[in-house]
Amino acid sequence: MLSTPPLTELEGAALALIKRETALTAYEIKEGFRRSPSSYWSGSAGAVYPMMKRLEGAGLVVSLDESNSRRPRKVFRLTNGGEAALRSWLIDEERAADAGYDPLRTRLPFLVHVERRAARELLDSVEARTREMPAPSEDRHAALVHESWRVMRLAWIAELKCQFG
Amino acid sequence: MLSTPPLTELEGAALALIKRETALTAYEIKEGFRRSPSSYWSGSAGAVYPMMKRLEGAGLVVSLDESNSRRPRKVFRLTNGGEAALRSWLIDEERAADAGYDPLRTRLPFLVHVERRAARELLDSVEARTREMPAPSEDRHAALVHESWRVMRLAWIAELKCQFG
DNA sequence: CAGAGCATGTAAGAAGTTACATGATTGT
DNA sequence: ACAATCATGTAACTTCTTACATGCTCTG
Repeated sequence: MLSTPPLTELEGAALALIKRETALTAYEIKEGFRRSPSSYWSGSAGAVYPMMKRLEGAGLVVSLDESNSRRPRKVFRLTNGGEAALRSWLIDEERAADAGYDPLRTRLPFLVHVERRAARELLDSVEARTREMPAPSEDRHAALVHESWRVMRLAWIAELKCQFG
Repeated sequence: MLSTPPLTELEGAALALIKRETALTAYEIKEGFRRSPSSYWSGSAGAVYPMMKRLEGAGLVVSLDESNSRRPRKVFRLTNGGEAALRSWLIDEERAADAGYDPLRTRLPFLVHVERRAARELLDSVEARTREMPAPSEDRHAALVHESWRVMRLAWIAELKCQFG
């Protein structure tokens, strides 16, 4: 059997959004990404529309035309193959354990190269911005995850401030 | 004055590596990325060599030929402009406060769609892999940051396991 | 009736990935 | 002698970004 390449993070996340809502338009998926507090999920049309075309071509989603009168509306649903691909993506241990990409963590080892005051100001600003970061509103699970993440993040920043203070 | 576009994360990190070691070859920079515990820093030649060419074209680094006998060796150093660009990148508050990209955090809100047992197994695996993750060896600061990050990460995972248990 | 949001997409260009090509040096 | 590592890059391809183009619908 032909093994399809594993889903990218963007593809997996798109399928997950569809799974949660049963059916979504490309626009709604795009907005879902755009609302995320991470700039990694930029939610650009030029990424999402071609991706949905790819996923449909791979047979992981099907589109249904729900246009009413003059307003276009094309919704995507998961196929059985899409459900299976989503599951594999969700429980992929190697991917889930990856340290990912963290702009603060990236900068920290190099902050010794700026004055102590500038480093402290950066940490203060990051702390304030993290506190102000809006939680996702559409989903209870997402909101809970975001809150527990924020709490851990703030504790880490507090510890870093001691080390750099 | 002409405002150059802000550095990408890869460019900023490359300049930071050079700053730490004073002078590095493209190969050494590439290996620095490849050794990182995050797959985000893939360290592919096809990304690093053209990037160094770009940075040299922008006047942020200069290259010096240190080839001995038959072995080629081209080292890069920061220019004054490179030092300034690095500093701006390091203390960029908006970038540093970004939530970045975290494969575990991305998946968590959707784990309700798999059986409880599979979700628990995923968290166990992520915990074990995080524990085994090797700390960066080349730099004391990087090792310290990595250790404090790991501690926070493991505490978060423990909390998540309670929520999902 | 104007502006924001919904909804579809495409085009040009930038940047990254994998894979290849070449050759010297070092360790076993 | 052989493999791993040092060291330089390039070529084809994929994917994402920014910006554009189009038009409907709702709210003030």
